[in-house]
Amino acid sequence: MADDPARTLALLWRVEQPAGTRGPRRGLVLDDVVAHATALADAGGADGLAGLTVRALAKDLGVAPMTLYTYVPGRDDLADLVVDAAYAAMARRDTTGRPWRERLTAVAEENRALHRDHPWTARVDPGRPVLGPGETAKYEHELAAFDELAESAGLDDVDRDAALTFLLDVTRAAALVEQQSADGSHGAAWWAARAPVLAQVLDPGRYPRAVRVGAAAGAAQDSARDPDRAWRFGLARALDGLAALIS
Amino acid sequence: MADDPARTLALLWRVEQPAGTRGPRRGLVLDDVVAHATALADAGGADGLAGLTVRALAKDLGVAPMTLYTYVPGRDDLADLVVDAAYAAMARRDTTGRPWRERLTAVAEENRALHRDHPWTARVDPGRPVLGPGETAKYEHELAAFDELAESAGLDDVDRDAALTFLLDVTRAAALVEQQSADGSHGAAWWAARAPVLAQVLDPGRYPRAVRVGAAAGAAQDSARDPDRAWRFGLARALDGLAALIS
DNA sequence: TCCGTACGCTGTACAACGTACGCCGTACAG
DNA sequence: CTGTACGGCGTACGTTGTACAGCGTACGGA
Repeated sequence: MADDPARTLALLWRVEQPAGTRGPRRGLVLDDVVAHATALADAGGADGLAGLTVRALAKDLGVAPMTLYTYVPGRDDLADLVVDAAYAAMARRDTTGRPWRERLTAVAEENRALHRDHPWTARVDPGRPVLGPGETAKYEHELAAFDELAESAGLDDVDRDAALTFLLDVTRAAALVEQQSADGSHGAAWWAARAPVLAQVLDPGRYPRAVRVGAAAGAAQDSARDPDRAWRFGLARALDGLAALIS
Repeated sequence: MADDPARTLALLWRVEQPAGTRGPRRGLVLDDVVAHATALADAGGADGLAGLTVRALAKDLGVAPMTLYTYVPGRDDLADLVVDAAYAAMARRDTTGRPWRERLTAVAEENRALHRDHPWTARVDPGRPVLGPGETAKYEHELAAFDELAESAGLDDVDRDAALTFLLDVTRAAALVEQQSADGSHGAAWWAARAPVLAQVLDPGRYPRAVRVGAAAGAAQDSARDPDRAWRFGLARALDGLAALIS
């Protein structure tokens, strides 16, 4: 692996190399590689990106593992490409002129859909920007949704970025909760396996709130009665928190 | 590995086994193993938990790698023990009787300190509860901080849990931002390596807000001029958002 | 006192993983 | 026609977690 940031960025932005014409024609196209990688990550569920394997992807493409290294410097760059492609493929509602709450809600819901379609997007390191065209387009679109709020509240650019980050953080966290309700990984069976020891060890006298609230929260999450209650709660809290910026 | 949840929980809560007295005495104590593992994770920086290796820990303890498996069923359980120990070791301010904003601020700051002392705690999967004594004590303590707010706002138990989750999510996200300002991983050198390609590819006409805001946010984060600006922003937004629950 | 046995410890080994290296064959440039 | 640049990939190495079986210890029962 080269570990060369410039190379990775060029790949993300599809900046073509001089590309000498010698040798055999390429058997694949980068976009196909990324598309298959995305499909593989989606099939892998929540830890899809982590489970995305060079060998598995190669087999999927009918090619030897090492062949992929003529398209991509290494596995990490592949992950970046997959993430950026997911960002690029997001549907983006044009809410120009609408009230800021509606605009921010649209942004949150677009990201919620992203996390639902590609569960692994909720687990990408938020501190490690990809800086690809997809992420940039997403960033531009989402910053635009803050135009009215930024003006009303007198937000400077740093605060505008912080406000967007805040909204996306809350959205991602809610999406994570939603996921484990959906995939049933914390369903009745999960709790049943732990109940005996917990019953022996969780003293309601010592942890009164934890036992009571934990049971209520677990039950609410398990029963899909109101699956997006946590979602609505987080979104409403975030919007109200931002609304307080308007003096 | 047994992958037995009951076994893991028993380990977390230190529920002793019958413990036959035959054979050689044990050369280690579980708490020592966990302590050394914590030190190793701390030394590993942000990806400390991921970088925590059975072999490295064994060498650290002066023991063969496989020996650790007589103390712990597998690496994942080790990670759970380390996380729960970090939770258990947190300082917890008693803010009983104080106004709810002060109580919630204390909770947020305690978690901020946790993420600062052990950067890897900001990267544990929030959807995968450990259910150990440390996490339980932390949960109880933090739920208690919501007593006044829950009463004033008429929160039921499910909402109280959601509100705590909300506050911790925001705290964790802010801690992540703070980390990469601190460790300089996104410092001038990081940007310098990417600047040439970005200059070639980031069209300010096409991405006006992204270029402008991104530059401002990047500069603000790079210069440690105001390192906890994002932190204060997120905390204030979260508290204001929760305050709106009080009709 | 002696031995069977339970149990702590560990050397070896295997299946994943990412990927460095070098060979092979292709197909264009001269 | 030939030299060479380049795509494809077989092999192999280092690193990960951990299954398994052997070794030696030290107690319980005779």
